Amino acid sequence: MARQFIIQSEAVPATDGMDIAYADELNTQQLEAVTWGGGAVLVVAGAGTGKTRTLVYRVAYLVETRVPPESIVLLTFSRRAASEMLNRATLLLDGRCNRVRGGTFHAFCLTILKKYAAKIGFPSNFTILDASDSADVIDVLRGRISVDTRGKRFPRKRTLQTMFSAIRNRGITISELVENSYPQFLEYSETMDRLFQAYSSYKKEQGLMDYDDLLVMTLKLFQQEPDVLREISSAIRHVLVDEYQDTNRAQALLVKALSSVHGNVMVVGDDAQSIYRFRGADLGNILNFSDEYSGAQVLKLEHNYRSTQSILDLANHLLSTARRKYSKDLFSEKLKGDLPAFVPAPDVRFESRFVSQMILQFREQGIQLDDMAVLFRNGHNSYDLEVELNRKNIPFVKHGGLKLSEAAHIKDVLAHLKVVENPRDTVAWNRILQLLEGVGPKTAGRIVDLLDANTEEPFIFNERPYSSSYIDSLRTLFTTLHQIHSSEIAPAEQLEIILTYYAPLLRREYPDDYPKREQDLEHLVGLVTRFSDRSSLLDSLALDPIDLTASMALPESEDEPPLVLSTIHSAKGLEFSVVFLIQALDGVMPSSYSVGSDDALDEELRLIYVAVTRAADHLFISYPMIGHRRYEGQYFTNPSRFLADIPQRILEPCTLVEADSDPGATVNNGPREIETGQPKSLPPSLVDS
DNA sequence: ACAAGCAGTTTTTTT
DNA sequence: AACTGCTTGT
Repeated sequence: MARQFIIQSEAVPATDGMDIAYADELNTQQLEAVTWGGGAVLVVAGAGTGKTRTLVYRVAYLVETRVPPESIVLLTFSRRAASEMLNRATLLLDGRCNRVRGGTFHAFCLTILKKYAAKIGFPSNFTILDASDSADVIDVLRGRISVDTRGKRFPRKRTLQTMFSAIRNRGITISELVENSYPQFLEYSETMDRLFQAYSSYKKEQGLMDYDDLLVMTLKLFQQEPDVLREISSAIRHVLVDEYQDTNRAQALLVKALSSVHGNVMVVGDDAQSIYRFRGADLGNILNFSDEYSGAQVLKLEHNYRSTQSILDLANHLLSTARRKYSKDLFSEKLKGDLPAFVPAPDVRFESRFVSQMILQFREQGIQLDDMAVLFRNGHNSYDLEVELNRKNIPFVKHGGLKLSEAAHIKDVLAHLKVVENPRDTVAWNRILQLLEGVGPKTAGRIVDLLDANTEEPFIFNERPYSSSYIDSLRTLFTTLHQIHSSEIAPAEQLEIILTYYAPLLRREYPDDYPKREQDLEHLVGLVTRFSDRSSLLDSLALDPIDLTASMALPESEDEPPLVLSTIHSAKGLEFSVVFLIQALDGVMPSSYSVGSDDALDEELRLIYVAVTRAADHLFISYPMIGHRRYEGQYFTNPSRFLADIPQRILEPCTLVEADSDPGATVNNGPREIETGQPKSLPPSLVDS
């Protein structure tokens, strides 16, 4: 008879003796989630119901119940959410949560892959391709595979990259994707399949991983090497996942794998806030959670602590118009508050003046700039406003939209660093070679092939059958790379060497706007000083692209925290006292790309829902009545179809009038005063243009 | 054969 | 602002 061992079940410790008074600081539902014993739990948390707070307290609670911090994994979707959550947890238990592991799925997978790359046939210094890098690779391979493009249009490289990413995130085949989403490319289905195969093998040969590989290769590692999975997952006692509604198939499988030993999974999410369908987010993950994890519990948080009831009324109304019904009815105990205002402006200039003027008024009332946000659908929707804010000396930061590290000149400079780091990085080689005068795609490819044979001393210039037209610049390039390679200096200094070399190339390539780009490069040097080694710098930049902020902090306002401008996507999870949602136009919100599909339209509606629920006290939704397109001139716009027919008792229509005695736009909405302060005279600069 | 320059089109959202 | 396709120049 085998002996039996009985493991004592750990009594759930009362929270009395703990450092944090959980019962006082949390409501009943939150407390239940925070002190949950174990197993699989789904917490369905509406907007503003203290989702982050609950997760943070959960981490603290686990640590206080003597769960080793390093055995807790906290996965989030975005980098911002990850750092905010870890910071808050750290504050709560002064340092004891420091060793909690976590971050974005991609970053977490990267640390695993760095360690075990060899097991799946990759070098440990593999290069991470960002979206445009992989588009470039695909483009090069398209040339090699001799695509017959004489017929109809072949998809652009960026579209191909998006498609290749979609099939891997969703676990479907090219032809399935083409049939469902890209019927116009049906005849190229087979060609694209070949191209996809070529892309996959090229990455493997060259030691390259794109964003999707980070997830998929980790899964592959787990499948191929059960020992590795066992080693990793037995070191994990709790897996916590934020924003679960935005996870894709691969991420759900990762969660499952990581929790396979202890089975303690807490996922938190809100099906009404799923806004990453385009990236493969699978609502099925959250909707079918209890099927996937049998016996899973579902907890709900519905008490909203953020917004006034007026704002929630609008949010609830929006959800009620969705095709898919959401089981959500948020309630608040805050005062009713002002009705959200719906403000048509004559044109985009008026819209910008209105928003910036209101911001100044709220600031006079004592609301801090960083407690106000302007939200929009697309990164470029705020260009006009940015000009206006600069003119009024209102400091701001912008999140979302173009990333600094995606700008061509930044990529050029970083490619030099990448080549030094990994001389086999043919993507980076191609990029820097094509900067040379007289070198195009073909010549660059040929030079790269010649280099391959000589990886011992990669930056010694050997005489080869190079054409005299570019041999001098090639030699200079090698000298520069060799100089960086052979000296042990900090990344910032390496960057300086590259910048000296790159300066004339930049001026030749961008004669029109090189000064602006030089500023960006200086900005980059400032950011790089934080890093002491090149490898972590490159990894970090690849996974955490720097926001291209237009703020450039004005000296006199440096001490004032800036106003927030953000795409709706980047604002997820944040809250502000005052929110302006601008450019609420049909064709923008919903995007004109979504009108063909009901599911896509629903997502656009959820996007507006997310924007609206960011606001705590005041909400203004505006749009210009006249727009302008290049060469077509001005045209009449339509407001967002989701907002046009909302009853006036929920969303109040307002009008802007130009004040007679005062050269500025003011709000005149009949019975209700939108703002308590009187419109003040505007700076003279408003009068012109 | 290939690079460079020009004109016209196309552009979501993020790791 | 970047990509694609076309024309011109080396």
